[in-house]
Amino acid sequence: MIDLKAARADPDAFRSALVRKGDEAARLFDELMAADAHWLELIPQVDTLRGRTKLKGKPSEDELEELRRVKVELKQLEDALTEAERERQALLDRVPNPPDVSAPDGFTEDDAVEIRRVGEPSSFDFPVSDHVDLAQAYGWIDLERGARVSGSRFVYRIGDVALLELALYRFALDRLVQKGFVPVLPPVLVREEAMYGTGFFPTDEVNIYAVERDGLFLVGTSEVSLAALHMGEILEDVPLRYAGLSTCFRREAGAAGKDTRGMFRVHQFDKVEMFVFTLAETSRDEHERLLEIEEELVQELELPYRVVNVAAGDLGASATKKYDIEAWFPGQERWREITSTSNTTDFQARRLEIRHRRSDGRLEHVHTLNGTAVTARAMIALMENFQDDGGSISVPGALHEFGAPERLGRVQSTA
RNA sequence: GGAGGGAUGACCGAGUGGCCGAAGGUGCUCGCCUGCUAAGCGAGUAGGGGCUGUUGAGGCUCCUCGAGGGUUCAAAUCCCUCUCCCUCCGCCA
Repeated sequence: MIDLKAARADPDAFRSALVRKGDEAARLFDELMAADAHWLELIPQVDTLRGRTKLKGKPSEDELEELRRVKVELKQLEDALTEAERERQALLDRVPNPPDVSAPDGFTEDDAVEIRRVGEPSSFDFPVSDHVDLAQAYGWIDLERGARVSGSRFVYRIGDVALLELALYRFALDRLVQKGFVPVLPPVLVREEAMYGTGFFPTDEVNIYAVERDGLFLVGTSEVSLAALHMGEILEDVPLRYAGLSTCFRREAGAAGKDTRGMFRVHQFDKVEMFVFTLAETSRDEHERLLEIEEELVQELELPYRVVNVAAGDLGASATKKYDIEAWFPGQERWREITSTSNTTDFQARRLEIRHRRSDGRLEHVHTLNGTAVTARAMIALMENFQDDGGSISVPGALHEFGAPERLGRVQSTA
């Protein structure tokens, strides 16, 4: 949630920033300011009245009578205050984090600004296949059985592709640990507080699977369980850098009919995620650093890619700024997102009550950032970019030591 | 699933109706001392809201001892509900 005091001090700045996330955001902010004004009107009244109920020692008969009168009045005001607080909180829960000035204007994927391109789209002197076709001959990706067992957008990865995918995760984890990240295998079922705290509730609730019977929710990313790892805590040592590996679950509620082919967009996938707790003054640098790491990984995987700065209106509720890396997918003949890194500043930390003590003793909310290291999408990109005309796939050297076969499929005999 | 115990400040831990926002310890901050990344001595140290004020300050006040409700003039302390944690048994990867 946003810093209410800061918003009061400069509502115009907040509003004009929030407008870039959409009219709805600005409208919610206006309502929030009105609800807050109402609350501010009530609180001193309640305070004063409460003060009059404080007595030391045993009260006299006269004082008792006076107390009873005050309490009747107080009850009404307190009820009004509770209601005002409820209204304000409901709005506070929905107002998104204002975008950073460096996030470009716009509201859609197409409004993202390309920052740079590394490598050229792969060219082939034979008709290219997408990952579905490539997997077909060897049964590497079983979509039909996935659908039969779990429904559409669920897949089995089988054989060499399973090994390749695991190698990818192990590779990313290894590189991150080298860079000082602490490896974590987090829970994937979390409580409501974790979903709320990371900003997925209430805004993005439709995309979350719920296990109603137990009041638990399946994480759409380990960002949730990693952020919540320190919920309610006062951190001694920042920055803290974690590398989480987990399965992710997404309902893809708004994505009907979109990316339905293959395993590009599925309900369940695996991801190595970076998550950082840091200080306000270093979060921008930390964000650039996360992007740098993501690029290093993609470069080691030898994938052609571009980096885009996502438009303000296309950011989630908690992000102020987001970089996506889009790899070239020959099967789709376009750049598609394979990683994403966001700076959520103090938005999540405020909801999760994660703070840090300054040397002068002052407590301050930390900043949190997240970034994808690798997901199964990177594997699809590998399959499509490194195919040969016989339908086999060469695997980048970086993955060999992590158990990936050097080549998927049989090499065509040149008879 | 069954039985029992517990939830207090950054951490540990006292506290069974007003003298408690809370002993003591640890940690942390500052100072002193000490021939030195130790020990000792002294002082300070909960969070949040509102008003006022300052701009290397503070003052007044309200809320908070897991959460919510209740009893009472008065609750960390009594009652109810919920949540969570722990121990033992059962079950189980």
